[in-house]
Formats: sequence, structure tokens, C-alpha cells
Amino acid sequence: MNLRDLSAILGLSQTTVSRALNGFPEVSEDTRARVRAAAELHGYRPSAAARRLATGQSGTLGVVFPRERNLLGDLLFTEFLGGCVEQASDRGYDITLAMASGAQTEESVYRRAVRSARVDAMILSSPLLADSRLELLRSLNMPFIVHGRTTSAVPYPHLDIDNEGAFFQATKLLTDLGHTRIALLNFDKTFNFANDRLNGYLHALSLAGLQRVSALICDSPMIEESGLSDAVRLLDMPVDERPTAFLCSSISQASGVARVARQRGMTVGRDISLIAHDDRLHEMRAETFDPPLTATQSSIGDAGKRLVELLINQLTDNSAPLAAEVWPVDLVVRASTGPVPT
Amino acid sequence: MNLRDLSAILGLSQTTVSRALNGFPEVSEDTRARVRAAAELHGYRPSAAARRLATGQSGTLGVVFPRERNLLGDLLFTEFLGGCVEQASDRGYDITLAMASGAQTEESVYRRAVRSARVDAMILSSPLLADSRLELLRSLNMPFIVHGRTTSAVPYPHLDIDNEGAFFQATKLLTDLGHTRIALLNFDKTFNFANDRLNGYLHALSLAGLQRVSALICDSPMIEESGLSDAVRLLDMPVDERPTAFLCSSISQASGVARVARQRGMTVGRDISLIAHDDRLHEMRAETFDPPLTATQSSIGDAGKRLVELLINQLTDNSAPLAAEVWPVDLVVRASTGPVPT
DNA sequence: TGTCGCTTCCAAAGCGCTTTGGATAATTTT
DNA sequence: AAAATTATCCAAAGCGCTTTGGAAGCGACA
Repeated sequence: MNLRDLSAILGLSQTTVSRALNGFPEVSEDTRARVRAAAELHGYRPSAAARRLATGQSGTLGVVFPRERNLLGDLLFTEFLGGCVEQASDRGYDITLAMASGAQTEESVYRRAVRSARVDAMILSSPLLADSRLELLRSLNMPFIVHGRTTSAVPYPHLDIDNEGAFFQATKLLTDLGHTRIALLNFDKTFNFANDRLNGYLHALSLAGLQRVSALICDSPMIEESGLSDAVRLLDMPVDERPTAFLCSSISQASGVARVARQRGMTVGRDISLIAHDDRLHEMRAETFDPPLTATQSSIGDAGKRLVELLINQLTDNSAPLAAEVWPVDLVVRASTGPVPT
Repeated sequence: MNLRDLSAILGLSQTTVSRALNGFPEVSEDTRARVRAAAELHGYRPSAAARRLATGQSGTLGVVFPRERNLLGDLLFTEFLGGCVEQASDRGYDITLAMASGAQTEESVYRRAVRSARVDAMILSSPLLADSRLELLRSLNMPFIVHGRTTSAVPYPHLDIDNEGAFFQATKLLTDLGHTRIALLNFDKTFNFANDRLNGYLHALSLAGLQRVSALICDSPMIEESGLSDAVRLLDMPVDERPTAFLCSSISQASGVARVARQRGMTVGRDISLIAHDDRLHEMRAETFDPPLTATQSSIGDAGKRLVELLINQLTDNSAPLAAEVWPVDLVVRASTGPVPT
């Protein structure tokens, strides 16, 4: 059942049927209803390929598969992707995945996608502090949006959470509680978000008149194992150097810290304080932690949804202002933080 | 730069250029080389949309997003997806994601994909024991392939690993070592793979003349937490009922078990034996476990790759036999298993 | 010499949609 | 009542590729 068949059945021209279905004004509501009913009845679905060819738009958004693969990263990616797909599907778009692997360099992948017009735009996630992919996409004239931010002279569409503010708040909560030795379990600082978090932390420290202590700052993978080993090292320090509070970039790391604390007979929330960033993954949430975890939280799935929404707006309405959202991050205080033990 | 432009430059017809580029025999190697060079020089890339319209093939494979979301599941999915995308990209195909969410039922999603010819075929993963999606896709006339197996009267293309054989072997290793009380930390048995694993376990038990003990069989999520709580419960049993060996469906669960054992002063590989299935995830591998873990192992990423390969073959060569691969699973013996303590 | 077969190439017809530039009928304005 | 609008609808031209059904050139064979 194609457009021609349908219009033949209806005794209308293809033009009219097409316009009726696509909501153009120059067709009476009467016939529009008739057309809709017939389309429904005969199960008519426009051919995606034909529409693509005619409009020059593919109706497809590309998500680039992360290059760096790790446990938490994969988890975050799935959650993020789920959000993207959900929103895209609601808006009638498809999501396809782009990946640089083996012989294919990142550049060749994008180039191919652009030339063959497979996607209308791309979504980049977790950019580096200085990420060459932006420049590449720009030079290829491929629209894109970034999940996160990066250092770029030129403005670019993005959606990010306020990592710096979040970690500032979290650190400030701890200094306000009297903590003076606060460990930061962060991530590789070539990633922009990790760098932002560090800055927020440092800012709050200096505001409290505290010095930066390098030994208390760890750049480790965001997994439980590293939380564990970092905690062991940190808690093995002499009592007067040992941190009384831990600020983690992920719940996984916090989980490792909590485990070590428990092994040493410490109670989280009393003997040590613990805060983590919570990306609101399925089944890995701060509130079901033991004890319920004070956390800076922001749903990465929602970010995916919104990112797609922004991207589609940008694509369909080219008078739309450049997307540049930075979401504030809530600090939710629960049982894992308390005053510094005396 | 489109085909017309390119053929104009070359002084050839579009037909010839198209054929030269697509490797048809009726064009001399001479001109083929000339055409290729010119295409390369001018950066010609055929429009995906036009080709799709002309051939009726979308060059796109759909992967359905898992409905059940959980920690390990998401990890496995990302790994699987990575394999699919890598292979598809090598073969010039795209992968798009299909997801039933919100208003969209699974059926409506497939129906839309089929009617609008967005995808040539779909990939289903982790099917249930009885999975209605197969029948649905069949009735919609949409080619598909299944990662895993399911109970179906009609043959269907699939690739699976020999879960039953794997768990049979693993269990047999343990009974051969003298273990008589072997715990199975499995997963929800409505999933076919979990059911297969249970069967392999039971088969080996009965071969060793052992009874099935329900208290030793757990159907829990495949995460560390549940490995932990299951292990606590099992090791709290009276000495003469307590399992001396644990067989886990995932490394995560094994990790929980090992942790409990260690807390109780037991040495894994001596006081208790531990085996897990290893899907060869990035950074979660049996050999880097402490101690190195005896495991049944099979790369889920490789499965994704092969699945795509089989699916493309099926699509391009319709004389190809129905794909029906079941991969044997290696049991790799490492330090986590040993004779039953006396 | 005329014909056959082979190689190499081409013109033109789609694929199913969108969109431009009217045309016709109904309504309003002068 | 004629002219100007407006509301509906349509024919036809692409979008850029693949593919069908020849056609031209050329050596070989009878």
C-alpha cells in the first residue's frame, strides 16, 4: 500500500493525500479526516526511503559509541542511549549507532555518515577537555549536539549538568559540617566532566580556607574496585592526615569506600561521611544504598531524552537558538553524611 | 557530488558508473579502475536514501532494546551491541535501535518498522522460554534472528551458546572433585538461558547420583549484591548442609560470594570452590579475579558480531540455510576450584 | 561477405515520496 | 454583475540511485 494506491482508492491526488497526512493547511478538515481514516484502514505507512530521498532528511540521529569502555561507562551509556531512543521514537526519529572500530577511524565514520546522508545529526557524549571531534563535525558540516561541554572557542550546542556546582555544593556541605580533610575520588581529568568536578571541589575548599592536598585526590576508574583500593590507601594514612569525608564521582566508588569503612568497624555517616554523584541508573540509586547516600543527583536518561529533543528542534526550526542548557544538580542529604567526629 | 555529476565528469553513463562501483562484471577492469579513481578523487558517496528507494533494501538492521533492565543486563547489552555495530559497520550496514516504551507497544514498534521499511531485519536478544515476539515478527513477515533460543515449534534462525553444556561441564568438574553440595546462583528461569543452565546443572548432578536440593538453587538478579546475600544465607546453613561449591551465572554474583567467603576467613579454591560464567565483558574477566576464577566463558561481543554476519548472509543470499549455531563453551579451570575440603 | 557471439556501454523507466506552480470552484469584495 | 480573493485540489517534476532491455563495436567463424 503506497501513496499512489491510497490516493486511487480515495479518488484524490497524491498531493492532497500527502498534504492531508502531513498536516498542511491547504486541505479541508473534511477530506483530511477521510484520508486519515483510509490510511488507518489500509494500514498505509509512508516509505521511509522515499521520504528521505524526497526531503533530503534521513529522520535518523546518530549516537556515537564511546571509545573508552569501562564498567560504569557502559552502564551510563546504556541508560543514556535508552533515553535517546525513547524520545527519538516518540518524535518519529530513528537512532543509529556510529562507532569507530578497527579499520574505521572516527573521521572516516563521520565522513561516510555525512556523505551518504545516513543521519541528519549526531550526538556526542562525554567529550574530552579538548575534543577534536567537534571541529571535525563542524568542518564536515554535520549538525551535532554534545552531551557535556568542552573547551571550544566557537559556541556549540550542548546539554550538560552543572558538575562544578554539584561538587562545590557537596564539598561545601562537608566543610560546613566541619570536615577539613576531604578525599575526592574522581575520574580521568582529560574528561571535561571530571575536570569540572575537581574545580567545584577546589573552589569550595578554598572558600573554607582549606589547602588542596594532592594525596586526597584520586583519579581512578569509576568502579567499586578502585573505590575500595583508594579507600584502603586513604584510611591507612596517619590519623591526623586521614580524610574524614569522601566525595565520589560514582555510587560504585562510594560502594567500595563504604565496604572498607565497614570492614574497619567504622559507621558511614558517623565515623566518616560519604557523598557520591548519582546518575540515576536503574537499580543503582543513592536512596537504596546502605546507609542511604547523600548524593548530587541527575538522571542521565533524562539528559538523553532532552538532548534528542533539543537536537530535533535545532534540525526542524533553524531559527531556534543554539541549545546551551546546563542543568542544576540537586544535592540530596541523606544518612551518609554527618559532622566530623571529634 | 552525485552519480550524474560523476558520470558527466567521466564521460560515461550513470549505468556504467553504478555498475563499475558495485562490482558488476559487464564493465572492463580498465574503466572500473578509472571510475574508482574518479569516485575517490571527488569523494563520491552514493546516497543511502536513493539506494534504499531503488533497491527496496534499507541497509539497516534493528536491535531491540531489552525490556528488562538491570545492572548486568545493561552491561551485557552494551557489549553485545558493540559487537553488532562493529560487524554491521564493516559490512556497510547500519544498526538502529528499536524500543517499546511508553505509548508504543512492542507490536506497534515492529509494525512501524516493517511498514515504513526502516529496517531489513531485526535482532532479538535474551528471549524468554516462550517468547511471543518471534510469532509477531513472523506474522509481520519481518526477517529476524535470535540471540539465544526459545521454545518454538517452527524453526527460526538463531545463535546461542551451549548454556546447558557449559553448566553441565562446570557441575561435573565439581562433582568429580568430590563436591556433593553445589549451590547454583542462577537467574530468572523464565529466561531461556537460565533454564538451560539449570538443566545442565541438574543433569550433571543426577549423573553423579546426587539429589536436587532446592535450598541450594537461587534465582536472583545477576549482580554482586544478590551473590552476597545468597552466599550469606547459604554459608549460614549447618555444616553438613552447607554447600562446598558455588556455580554462578555471572562474575558479579561470584564476586559477592567470594567476598562473603573472605569475610568468613575462607579461602576460595580451598575452603570453597567457585565457578562462574564469564561473558568476556571489558574489565570484568575471570582471569583477573582474585583468585583467578574457573569459568565457562564465551564472548557476548563476538556473538553480536557473528549474529550480524549470519543475518546479513540470510538477507543477501536467500538460498542460505537457516542459521542455527550453538557455540560450545569452554570451561577454563583456574585457581578458584579445588577438591572438596575434608 | 554476412552473421554470430562477446564485450562494453547506454537511454530510460522506475522506486514512492514531497513540492512547485497552477487550475477550478466557492466566496467575498467593489 | 464583474473582479478579486480564498479554499481546495491536482499534474508533473524532481530526489539519486538501480536495473531492464537494448545498441554499438569488434573479432571470429562459416
